[in-house]
Amino acid sequence: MKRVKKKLFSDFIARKGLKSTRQRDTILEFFLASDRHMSIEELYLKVRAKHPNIGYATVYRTLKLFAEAGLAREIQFGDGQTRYEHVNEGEHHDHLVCTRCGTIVEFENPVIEKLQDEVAKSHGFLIETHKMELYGLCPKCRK
Amino acid sequence: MKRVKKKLFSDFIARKGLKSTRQRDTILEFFLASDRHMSIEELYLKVRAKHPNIGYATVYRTLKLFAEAGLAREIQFGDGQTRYEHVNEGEHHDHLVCTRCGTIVEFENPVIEKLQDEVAKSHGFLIETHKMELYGLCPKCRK
DNA sequence: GATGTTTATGAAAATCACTTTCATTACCAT
DNA sequence: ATGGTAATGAAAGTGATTTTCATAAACATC
Ligand SMILES: [Mn+2]
Ligand SMILES: [Mn+2]
Ligand SMILES: [Zn+2]
Ligand SMILES: [Zn+2]
Repeated sequence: MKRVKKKLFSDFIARKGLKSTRQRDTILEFFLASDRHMSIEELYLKVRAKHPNIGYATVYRTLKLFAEAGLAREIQFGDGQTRYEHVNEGEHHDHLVCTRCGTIVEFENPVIEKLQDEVAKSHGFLIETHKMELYGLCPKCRK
Repeated sequence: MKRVKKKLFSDFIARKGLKSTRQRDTILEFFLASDRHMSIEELYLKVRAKHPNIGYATVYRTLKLFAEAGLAREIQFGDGQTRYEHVNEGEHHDHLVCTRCGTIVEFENPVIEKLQDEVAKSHGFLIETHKMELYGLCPKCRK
């Protein structure tokens, strides 16, 4: 899986005429090894712990590249920080977010997706993307 | 309807031991008269046109109060501005957002809502709120 | 109606999370 | 090895809030 992502990125780099750099490789390594839904700051801190010379701006720019290359996606849970999650070929999911501890659970529901398309169609919209997040207490925090 | 909202707010003011002020009344008036989904800046500009002495900070703080009082809700469509929409007793809706012209259409879909509850339950979550937005081109922008 | 206490207001400063700038490095095709 | 680009990091800039603080306005109580 990591191999696939790395290939995806190096192909992207080549296709765009960009350069392969130590920093980009390092950041990709950390991104792939990380939990999902990392904020720029969080990833930057993890990277910096091992590579104090890599700057915030580079992490920021590299995450944008990952998104452009199709291996990451920007998400916004309303806490004021942009997060990046992993994208897997042909996969789509939405989120359950715990309002107490921040736990994020992913889910897929084809029936809902289909209904969303119908809603859009009934209003004459041509849907490009959508966002669905359910906020509440996770099993642990309910107790 | 406006009467109900004003009552709701004055009750809130009283209950919280806050003060009734000219500014709050004015801002509420403009909020109730406005289209839905206004950003702070937009409402501030409308208010300022007639009341040049009311400051941005007051509009900002007053909108927060409206939300706390239950007559407005903060929404975030990813354009970098916080917006406030009207809340009507016992009503819930989600949004279709045109990515080209910004048009916002509201819709309700009980079937989706029910499925969302089921998803949450199957993951042991106790849902408090949710967010569902469908982004794409509105009928006009499709042409 | 005047007064005292408390909350609200407005202008300006401070935050926050990016986003861009720019001098300096690092890539990489000769 | 070298020259031409692209990338990097530190710092400055942005834009949308969010907070601070001196002053003003409410609203109970004289
Ligand atoms: Mn989905
Ligand atoms: Mn709405
Ligand atoms: Zn939790
Ligand atoms: Zn449109």
